[in-house]
Amino acid sequence: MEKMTELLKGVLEGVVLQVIKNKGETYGYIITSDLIELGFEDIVEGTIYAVLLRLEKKGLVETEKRKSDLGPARKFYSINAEGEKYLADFWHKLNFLESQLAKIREN
Amino acid sequence: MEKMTELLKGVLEGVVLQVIKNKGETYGYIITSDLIELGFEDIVEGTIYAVLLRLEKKGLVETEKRKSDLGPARKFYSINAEGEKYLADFWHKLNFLESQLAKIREN
DNA sequence: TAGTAGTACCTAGCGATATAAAGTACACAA
DNA sequence: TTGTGTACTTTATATCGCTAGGTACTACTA
Repeated sequence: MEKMTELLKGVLEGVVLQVIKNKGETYGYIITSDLIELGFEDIVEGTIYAVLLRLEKKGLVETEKRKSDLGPARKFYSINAEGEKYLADFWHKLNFLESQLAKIREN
Repeated sequence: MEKMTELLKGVLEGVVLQVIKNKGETYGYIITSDLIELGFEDIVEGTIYAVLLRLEKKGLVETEKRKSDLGPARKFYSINAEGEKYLADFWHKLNFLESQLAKIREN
């Protein structure tokens, strides 16, 4: 699927946060490869790291750096209470948007 | 629904084009009020006109100015063959995105 | 006849976001 | 010591929707 980029705007934060929640704890490199595998083929590393920094700045996740034995230290992310609130709101808005879109499409 | 603005990014072009298609022929002022009525409450006139100019510049619509007897001239828009292609592609991408989002949400 | 409301369109500047492109840093094998 | 894979970060750029105006035409009203 080429050039989803505009559609991804505004969705990516919620997506990444949900992935973090699903995994319990994970880090950028894994999230990136997971999303690519999931079908978001042209997502770029830099984009995910930017999203992660944003989530952190907004206080929606907790972070912890841990050494790895096969590369540089990993920065692990987990969702917090604020993040849960954000996620619930995100899916609520998305549901609403999807229903509006369906209405318009069906005339 | 407050602050859908980020979610709307990339969606609005398709939405407006679909509305034009549904109506056969329509103009900015009507599209704006239709969308507001449809639930996109905080959509702004200026945004819609910007989208319309973009659609025109991309060659996805035909336009025609006609005088009105209760205000300034109206600029009517109708979809063309390119626009139909764009729309089909838009819905296809959106369907894909929605299914991916559903997958992620359900773990 | 001046003022106001309703209709209708357009634009400049701003902030948020995703991408492109590059760099940094570490471990290990050839 | 060079390359490969892992892992994170940053800078610059384009797009998009919003803010906040402005212009212009018609009809009604004070």
